[in-house]
Amino acid sequence: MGRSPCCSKEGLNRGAWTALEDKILTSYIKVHGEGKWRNLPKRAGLKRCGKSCRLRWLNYLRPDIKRGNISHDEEELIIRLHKLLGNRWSLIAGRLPGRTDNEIKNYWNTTLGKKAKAQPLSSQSKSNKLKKQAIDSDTAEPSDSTADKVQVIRTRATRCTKALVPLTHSQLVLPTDDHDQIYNRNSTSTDPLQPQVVQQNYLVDHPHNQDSNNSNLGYGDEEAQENMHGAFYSADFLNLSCCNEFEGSNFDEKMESATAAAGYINSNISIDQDQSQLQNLNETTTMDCWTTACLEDNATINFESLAFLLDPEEWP
DNA sequence: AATAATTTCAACCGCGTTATT
DNA sequence: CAATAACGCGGTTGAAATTAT
Repeated sequence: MGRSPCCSKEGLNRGAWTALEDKILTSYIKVHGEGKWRNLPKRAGLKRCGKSCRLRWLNYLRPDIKRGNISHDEEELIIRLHKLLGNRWSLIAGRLPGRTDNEIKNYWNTTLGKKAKAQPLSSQSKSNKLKKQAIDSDTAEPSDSTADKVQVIRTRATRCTKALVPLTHSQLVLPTDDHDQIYNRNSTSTDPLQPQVVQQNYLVDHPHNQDSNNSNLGYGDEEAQENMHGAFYSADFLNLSCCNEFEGSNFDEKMESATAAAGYINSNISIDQDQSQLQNLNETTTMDCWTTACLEDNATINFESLAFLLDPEEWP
């Protein structure tokens, strides 16, 4: 009853790939495209299992791949992302064009992990250190005083095959004191609580471009509100970004930074999970839905804890 | 120069999740 | 609904390269 092996191991090559194998694989994929890995070796005439072919292509043969010479900026970014995400190498790699999860993982294990441990806060600006101190005091765990205690946000790695259109700005109601209403002024859906599921290439207006006077934040601090707006919108936004539809979109720098920062929160969550959460919701707010869907177990989201990532200076 | 120890990184492996039948 | 296929992820391994003795 167990899971069947991905391919028969008998008579297959293992270990390092030869130049000829690389050539065969590359030309096959150039003609037929990626995917169908299980059948690929047979069709291409390779004595490798599909998994091995996939790995070779993704980590080595893809034309857009950068290899070696990881820049200082990239290092900084990896360290920050690792603080935020932990060992979610594919998510981290997703923000470093041309880098693979395997390369980043290796680089971390051999180089950056040690560096990060040795100089945990060395590169942070004073203001961000202050922000971070405030954050740490808010989210402090009763642990040792090392810099490793920054809360890691873990999402579920799932395949994204369709996108849930985020509510537009005027449809959003951030948490209110009584948690009693969700309005949806511009909705085309008959039921304001029903998510609108569309195909991947469906474009929606980004809330950034819309009027911003309708939110009802329960937060006094203006900066926190602003950061939260950015983070929240961007978190929605990145749901689509994870489907590769928004890469390279033309937003201003700050918004991109916010997008990048907040996107990590849920860039890889299952849209269907969201959908079911939304369908089941009763008196919870939209925000509750997103955060519930985004986080596992007992983790709680604190958008302000991402504020330091919203500073454009902090992102290359 | 020889050998041991350490580092690097490509590749493998097992497992979780979604898609398909 | 269950079983299976397919995909993708993160942890681990081990050969090759490099450095230390």
